[in-house]
This record gives sequence, structure tokens and C-alpha cells, in this order.
Amino acid sequence: MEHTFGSDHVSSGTINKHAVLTVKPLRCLAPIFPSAPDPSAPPSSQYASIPPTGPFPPGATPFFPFFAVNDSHKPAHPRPPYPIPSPVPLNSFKTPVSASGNGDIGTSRRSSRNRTVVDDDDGNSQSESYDNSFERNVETGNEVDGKIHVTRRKRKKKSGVPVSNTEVSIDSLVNDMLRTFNYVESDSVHQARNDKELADRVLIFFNLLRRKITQIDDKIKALPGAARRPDLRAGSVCMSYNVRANQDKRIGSVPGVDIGDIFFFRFELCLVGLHAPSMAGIDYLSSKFSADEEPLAVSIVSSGGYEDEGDDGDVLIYSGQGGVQRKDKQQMDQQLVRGNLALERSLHKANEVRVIRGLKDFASPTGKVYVYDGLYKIHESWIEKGKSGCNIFKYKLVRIAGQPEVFTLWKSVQLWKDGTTTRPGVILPDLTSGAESLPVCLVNDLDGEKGPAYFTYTSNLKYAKPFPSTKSSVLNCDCCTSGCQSGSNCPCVQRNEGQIPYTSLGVLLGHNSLIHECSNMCICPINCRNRISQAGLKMRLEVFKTKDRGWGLRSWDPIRSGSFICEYAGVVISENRTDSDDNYIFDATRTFEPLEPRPSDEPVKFPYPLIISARNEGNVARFMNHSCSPNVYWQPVIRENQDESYFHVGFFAIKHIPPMQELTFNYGMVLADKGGVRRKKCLCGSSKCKGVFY
DNA sequence: GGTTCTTCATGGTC
DNA sequence: CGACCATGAAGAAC
Repeated sequence: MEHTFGSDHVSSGTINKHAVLTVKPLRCLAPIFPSAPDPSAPPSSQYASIPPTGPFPPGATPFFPFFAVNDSHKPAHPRPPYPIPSPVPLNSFKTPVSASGNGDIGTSRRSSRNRTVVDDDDGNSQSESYDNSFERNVETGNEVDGKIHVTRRKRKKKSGVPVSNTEVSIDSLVNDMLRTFNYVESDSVHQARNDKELADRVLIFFNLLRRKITQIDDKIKALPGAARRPDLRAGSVCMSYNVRANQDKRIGSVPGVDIGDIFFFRFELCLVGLHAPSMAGIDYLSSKFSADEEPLAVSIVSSGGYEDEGDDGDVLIYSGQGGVQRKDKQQMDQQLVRGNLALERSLHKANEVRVIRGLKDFASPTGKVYVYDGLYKIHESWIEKGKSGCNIFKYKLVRIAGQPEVFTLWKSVQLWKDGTTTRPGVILPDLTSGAESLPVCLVNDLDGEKGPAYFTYTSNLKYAKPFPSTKSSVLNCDCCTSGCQSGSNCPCVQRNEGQIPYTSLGVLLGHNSLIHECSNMCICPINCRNRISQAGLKMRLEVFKTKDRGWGLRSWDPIRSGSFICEYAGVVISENRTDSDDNYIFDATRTFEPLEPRPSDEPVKFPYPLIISARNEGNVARFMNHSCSPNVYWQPVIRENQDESYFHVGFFAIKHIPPMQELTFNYGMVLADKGGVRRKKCLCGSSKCKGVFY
């Protein structure tokens, strides 16, 4: 991506804060504090004709704007034009299809080669007579049938293990997801337009599957004490069905993975080809595949398991592996074998080594976030005595110059959050003036502009007319005083087809048609798991001046894919009152590209009209710019009222978003026959850019 | 080719 | 909250 990781910060010394703070428009940003909508006013006739029954009326696509993966009902769209193999009941995801058959869902193409990409003598990465792209791989497999060995993945089969309900559920889930994602032939995942898109798709699939498996585990209580590892199971499925990228090990950078990209599971590193071992910290080319018959290190994960030192952003002291008896935890001398040997050889070969740093994820106290920190070279190695008195190998890695800042940026953000240092370029420390649960600062470290045009900050969505029937004194749910649970009889949960649409971390389970949240009509507390989008901002955001697209929005915190970011606040306006000069419009009547490849790749429409103007009053969402390859999408959420014409627009992360990367969503397309909407030139810079937006 | 072995993970429980 | 622990899966090594 084009973000520059703060390298262009104007130093704080160049900013006259006093002058900035006296700028009039911004001093007038008086917040309007959240207030309940007026229930006494008459209902809006604009939406009154829409039947409140069912998630969607007949004929409306339930897949807006994306698909819905739901194991509780079958997809409602007609059969796609291409042949879909009948779902093969997988015995278990652990033993995916051992039977023969062409085109079965279980068929996984996996060539038996184990080519590697190695450095030549000049230090340039070159392919060993083999192009790493999967499309090429598939081509070759088709053209020279037999040369590229097409095999099914064989897994160890545990004998005598009964197939549990959980596994049955997961099997059908996997089948559904593979179909929905059009991954029936595993190769179709690789129809991505570029490396980045491929890596993104792999991660999206993995995370959707992982969250769904978590949900099934929650529902079907597994044996107590049994460690449930949705990450490993989802990862294993991805491996089996070849939903992965950059399978061939290589030295140097990995296509589709940018420096600064973040990951939340070790398996994600594995699936995008950044670091193959599922647990081990050192990845290396085995001696068989390296030029000198010596192993060479390709990547390391520094995650806090050993006594590493990495305080300096450009130097990392990394400990070798081994020396710990895993059963009795006894310490012993480390040996110069495996990863340690590979690092030693890489020191002499002076090849680039990818470094992934495992940092504490402050957003979730239990969690860890892995940050790809770019390429390093090993400068020294030595042996020292560890705390236990045993020998430990140490390696000094130095970051190659000229790469975008990552670790130093993370450290800066931490200091800003602590209040230890001030964010350079701050114009206003909190443009919401306290209307949000967290401050949102306004920053310009590019030029002299002092802020956006005047507007009133509100965190609410205002309907032109209040809710209709206000016999809503009837409680929505009065069952869950400690928060609602999936699978319960809670009416709010039932409206979501029996499942709370969020994980325990508050991450959206999948792309739903419509989310029914609990509300202040319910007895459950505000921290109920079914009230994610009304609990306010959870991450530190900033509004900043972009290079060429006015003001934009980005986050100081890393964002997990599926996380709620904010809703679109403003004033609901009617369709015929839209003003072509209004640049702060959210328009649900436009057509939207599906997030994922679907049988028909046509844009889809949301079945209800909703247009919000945030020109005069709005929240942070009004600063989100358009992009043709966005990292945020929107999702209708119903809360106070069960009438589906009164929904909120919730924004969720499509993928993991590193700190300080601009948040963007797709504004949608306007049909050609509709006048009055100005086209604007799109500057998103994406390879999929359509050139214009509305 | 199968099997063993190793491994800076996880999520739960205490 | 930290220590502990059972369960894991990929891939190198044998």
C-alpha cells in the first residue's frame, strides 16, 4: 500500500499550536451528545410501506452486499451456470477425501515438487526454472499432465476416533464455504488479479472459517478441558484445499505481503507463505534445496518465547532454538542444528532474512499481533550462557536500510497513546469534543490546512421522522440480564437465526444480510455481545490530511478483520432531496460490488433506500474516503426497532488493517440513467480502480 | 514412502 | 494476571 508510515511527519516544532487552536471553524465543533430519538413524532411515510416481516421481502437479494455463509440455511440464489459437484460428505476435515473422482470438492491440486526460489551469486532472487504463480502452476498442470504431479493431500488418519457432531457440522460448513467462495476447484482461489488480492483472499477465507468453527465449538459444547483450536483446524482445511499463497519457500520479500502487514495467528503467516512452520520460530531452506547443500534461513518470528532483545527498531538479538526439554522443561545446551545451523549459514551467505515480530495486541489483552517487519541481515553470532546456565546461540540481525518504518512507528503510536509524547501535527486532540468514548485527533503533518469545513459532531443517526409504532415499551428481550447467548431463546438472538452475529471478541462472524442487535429496549447490559455497533469506538482513530484526497480516516490501533469500526452518523434524507454538492453522502441505493467472487459477479443492490447526509452533522465516518479496493465494508444493523427500514450502517474491517493505514470503503456505483450525481475522479491508486466514483 | 521428532501456539483452567 | 497444560500440525530429518 501507499502508506508511508509516518516518514513524512512534520516535526512538532514546526507547528504553531496556538495559531492552530484559534482557527474559528474548529473551535465551533460543538458536539451534539447522543440523544434518544423522539418516539412521539409520527412515522416516516417514506419507509412505511416496507413490510417488517422476515429478514427480507421476497425477491430481494439476501446477499447484499456480499454473500452470506450460514450453515443453518441453504443459499437462496439459483444454481450457478457452471456445474457444481454435489457436496461430498467429508469424513473429517482432518482426512479430506481419500476417494477418487474428478472435480470432487475434496480434490486438491498439489504438485509434488518442492521447488524453491534461491538467491543466485549476485544476491538477486531468481526462480529455479519455475514461476511461483499459481495460475502458471495450474496451466502447467493442465498442459503437461503427468509432469506436475496432481495429488490429494494425505493426512494422518487417526484410527478409531469417532466422528463427533462437531466434526460433522464443520464438514458441512467447509463444504458450504468452499461453494460460496467459488473455491470448488481449489485453483479458483487463485484467479485473483494480483498477489496482494490472492493473499487477502486466503486470509479472509481462513478467518471466516476460523470464526465459524469457533461458533460451532461454542454451540456444541466440546469435552471440558479439551483444547479447541479453531485456528489450527481452519488452517488445516486451507492447507488441504490449497487455499494458500506462495507455497514455495523463497529468500527475500513475498509477493502480496507488504512490510507492516499484520497477522493474528501463526497459521496466517504460514498460509500467505511468509513463514512456513506452524510453531517453530526459524524457517529455512533445507540443505537439499539450497545451492551449497547447506541450510539457509529465510524468516524468523521473534515472539517473546526466548530471551530476545529488540528494543532498537533496526537491530534484533535473536536466540537460537532448542535447548528446552519440552516435557520436563529441563534446560540443556542448544545444538548447532536445524534453524540454528541455518542462521549460521545465512550469516556467512549474507542472505536476507524476513523478520516477523510478535507484539502484544493492546486491543485484546490475551492476544498477540504479528507484524511483518521486513528484511534483515545477520551480522554476528555467538554463544552465551542463558539464565539456566546452558549455552544459547545468539544472532544479531540488522534491518536493511530504506524500508518503510514499522517497529518505530508502533513504538511512536504507543507513546502517543500513553500521552508520553504528542502526536506531531496535531491540530485538535479530540475533534469529537468528548462525544465519543475515545478521543479522535485531527492531524495535518502535510501542509498548512487547519482543518475540514465546519460541521457538528454527532455520534447518532437521525431519522427525518422517528420510529413508527412506539408500543416498543414492550421489551425486545427480557431474558438476558448478563448478556445474550447464542442458541438461547432470546428473541434478539432468534432474529439472527439463533446465533449472535459476533464472536466473543466482538468480531463479526461473517457477512450477514442484516444484523439484529439488542437495544435499550432490552434488559441486557450495554456490553452484551449482541450490541457491538452501539458500544462506541473501540480503537483510537485519527482524521488526517491525505496527499491528494482531502481528509481521511485511519487508526492508531491494529484492526482485526471483521472488527466493528464505527457507524455512519448523520441525517437521513429522502432520495429526491439529495444535493449534488453534498460530498458527505452515504447512499445505500447505489449498486455495490460483491466482496467475494460469486457465481454472478454482478453488482448488487441493497433492497431498502437509505441516504444519509453528514455534511452538517456527522461522525468520523464522514471522513472515510472511497477506494476501489477498500479495507472496510458496511453492513446494515437493526437496533431500536424491528422495522427494517430503520437500520443503521455499521462499518467493519474487511481484512486486518495495520496501524496508520487509511480506512476506505467502496461508495458504490450510480446507475447511468440516474442524473444529478456528480462523478468524481478516483485517486485510490488500486489496480482495480475504476477511475471514477460518486 | 512412511514415521519420528521438533517447534518462540493457543485457549482454557487454576 | 501469570503459570501451567493439553492438544496441535507442518515439515525436516531419518
